[in-house]
Amino acid sequence: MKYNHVEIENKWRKNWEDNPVNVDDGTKPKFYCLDMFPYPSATGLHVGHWRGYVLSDVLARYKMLQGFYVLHPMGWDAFGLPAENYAIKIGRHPKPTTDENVAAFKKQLQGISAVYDWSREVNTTDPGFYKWTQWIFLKMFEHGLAYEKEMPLNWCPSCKCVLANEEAASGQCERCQAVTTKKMQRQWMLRITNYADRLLEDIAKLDWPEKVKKMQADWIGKSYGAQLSFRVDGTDKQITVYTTRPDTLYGATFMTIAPESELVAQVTTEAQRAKVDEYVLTAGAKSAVDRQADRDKTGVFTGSCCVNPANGELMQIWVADYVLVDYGTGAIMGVPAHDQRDFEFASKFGLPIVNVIESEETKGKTSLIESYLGDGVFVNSPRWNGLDVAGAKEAAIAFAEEEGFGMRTVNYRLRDWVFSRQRYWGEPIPVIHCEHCGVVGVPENDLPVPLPDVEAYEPTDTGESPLAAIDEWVNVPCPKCGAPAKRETNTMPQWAGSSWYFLRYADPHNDEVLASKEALRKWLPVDYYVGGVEHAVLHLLYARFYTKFLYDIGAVEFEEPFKRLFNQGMILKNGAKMSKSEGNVVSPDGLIEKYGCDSLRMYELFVGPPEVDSEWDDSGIDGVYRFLNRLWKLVAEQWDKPAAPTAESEFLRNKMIYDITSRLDNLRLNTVVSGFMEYSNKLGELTRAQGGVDRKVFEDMITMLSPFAPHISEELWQRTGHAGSVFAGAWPTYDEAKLAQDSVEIALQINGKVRDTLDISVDNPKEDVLAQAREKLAAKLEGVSILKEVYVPGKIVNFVVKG
RNA sequence: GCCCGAAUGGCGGAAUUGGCAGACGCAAAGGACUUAAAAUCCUUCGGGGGCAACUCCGUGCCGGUUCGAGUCCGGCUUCGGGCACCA
Repeated sequence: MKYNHVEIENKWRKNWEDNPVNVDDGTKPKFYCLDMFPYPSATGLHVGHWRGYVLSDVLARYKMLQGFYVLHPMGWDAFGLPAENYAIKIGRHPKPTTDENVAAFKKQLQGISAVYDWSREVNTTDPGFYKWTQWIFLKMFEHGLAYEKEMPLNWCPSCKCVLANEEAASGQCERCQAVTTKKMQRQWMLRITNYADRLLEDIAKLDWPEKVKKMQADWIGKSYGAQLSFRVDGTDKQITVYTTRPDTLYGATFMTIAPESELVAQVTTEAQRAKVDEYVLTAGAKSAVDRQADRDKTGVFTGSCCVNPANGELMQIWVADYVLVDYGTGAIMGVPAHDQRDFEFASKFGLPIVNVIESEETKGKTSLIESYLGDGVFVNSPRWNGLDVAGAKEAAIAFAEEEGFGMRTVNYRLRDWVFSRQRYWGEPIPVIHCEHCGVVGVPENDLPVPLPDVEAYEPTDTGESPLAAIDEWVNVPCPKCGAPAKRETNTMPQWAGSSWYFLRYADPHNDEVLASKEALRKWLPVDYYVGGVEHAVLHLLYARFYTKFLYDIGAVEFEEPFKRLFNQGMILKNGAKMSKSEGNVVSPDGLIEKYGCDSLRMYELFVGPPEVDSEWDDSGIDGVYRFLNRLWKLVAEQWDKPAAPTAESEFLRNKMIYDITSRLDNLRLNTVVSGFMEYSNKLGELTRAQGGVDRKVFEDMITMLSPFAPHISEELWQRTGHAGSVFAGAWPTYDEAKLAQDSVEIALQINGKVRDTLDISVDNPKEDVLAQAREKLAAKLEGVSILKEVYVPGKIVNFVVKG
């Protein structure tokens, strides 16, 4: 009767295959428990991947025992740059390498013994799937949300590819770390900014980690301010700026425009042209990294001035690269006294600095050494002198609106989404370019536009997609007029498939719609979404955007896809994230062989709080393996010595159920595992003390253990004479009345320091307890006077003494 | 620079609303069993002092509130994460 994990786990894997335990009988409520689907890399799964998958499976099985039918699917995010780069590296086509990686991942993933419904498996590279990825794009195109734009883009010279702002966030390619440059190119864009307000407002509805909600809000970056227009002196041209500080208008002493702005050419005088052109050229050549790292202000005077509408003063117009062309209007008013960047710029180029806010801090100072950003009383501002910042803001906006040179406005940091890639391994963008009709969407009936099978899939130096070279694919008749036309050769980014895949699981084989209304109504939205925090912004924001768009066109009936989100922490090895290049990858395969899936599942949770990064230590798994062995032995030895329930066994059982359940509900899964160890130790003690124990205690423990260690639980369930699966049962419940013990041990303190303990009956009156405590501490209380006696029922007695 | 989060033994961590700090494990040491090893079982395991009963110190640092602080408040330090010339 030894615990043989290999035999037991094989037996139950087979058994579950033949007799599924997660069955929809049509009466159960649904629970949609989703993992972020993986990109199937060639490296394979490591124990870090397992963490989230184990967590979601424990949750799924717990919900099953609570009477839910659980949708717990899995699929593959298989398009995209990493898959293509890997294929190029080993000199093979991405299609077969991706298929192989998927097969290997799937085999490995099955080692977890999760209750995945493989009949719903999806793969973003499957034409039956990307047909709908293309369909969504087509709908966005029809609704004006997808558009083409010639624009300077982040170009990675190493990947030979345009990157989204998000992929080149710090001026470096997210994938290869190469420094990116700017390149003008025609791109497809998605108007995610149209949804900025809704994406921001609905964050409040989400049961997500506060951190993630804040990151999304910051990314959208809504700010409140005003647009103000300044007339260019001697012309009737206007320069409009966006500012959050219209109140400082009297302190605006110069204007600055971004080098890339169209305004530059319009305001530059003949005399300054050569200088300005040179500056614009230099600034344009600077990479994002340089522009960030090199914070020394640079700029050049355009030769023109404009007029401050508040006081009629002339303001020089400068070009400077600290102004961003794609935020606000690409032009700012320079208020050196109350903006640190403007202060640095004005100081360097000798522009006037006019203080308009006086505070205790700045009062009496004749010259500033830095800008003042705080509140205070306005000065030098005839129309709103004496007001504070909030009041001055209102006054300034009212003034601007009255005089017609400005208005209240809001602004966002969120930019439209660069949606095209000049690469092979992605969904072809389903539009056709016709000389006569312009850009024409591929008719729905012709979807999917298949990704052609080609020999040469490497990216090109020209920045054109490899698809452009395939004449027989590119040249098609225009769907509208029939004239010769050309297909769009750009593909979609990897985000495209992952922005909606969770919908497809509801109805994965539907050929008519992306998922039927009935299926969506039944399953969506996702009740629990589990994945890494690295997707806190991009994937989750894109998926929310897609969902809102699909809601608007009536394809889905909910506006938020993921009700609840959980970010598991990373598993670290030697303090670093596991990666092939670091050489610190720990594979689950050998551990399953040696200790079994059950042990590994439990250790993944035991290693630390699930939301926190944890260092992996192979030797720790011995602890849970030993625990399972001890439990196995305990059941084997004690099951046949049943006893009637006693007060002790009932307390143990109810307390166990209460503890485990509340810890599980709060996702404190590391303490659930330690709880199992603790209670099985206690159960062992009680059994030996009583010479046997109520079988119900064992039964409840095995049932609660089953989501964590499903194989051994099934085996024990069967061996203790139960027909059918442990998962056919119900999660045990506790009796509140039995959680209270008759007697408790309380601590006795003197001046807050523990001096002794005392066993008391819980209903002992206060005076009685204090008397017992005084007696027990008699020796230590001798010769001192008791100033105060504190008794917290069931917890402590504290004597405050003097002397 | 701004915004979050964290800090507890040799290690991972526990302490659910302020109430016996170190649960549960790992590692280590000693012992039992064994020809031996592995496995298993038992014991010890924050630091100082003491033969001992016991006692003092101890949750990053300084201070405060409280009968009582890992937990609350104020001020720091260090580490991790996010954003970063966003006007």
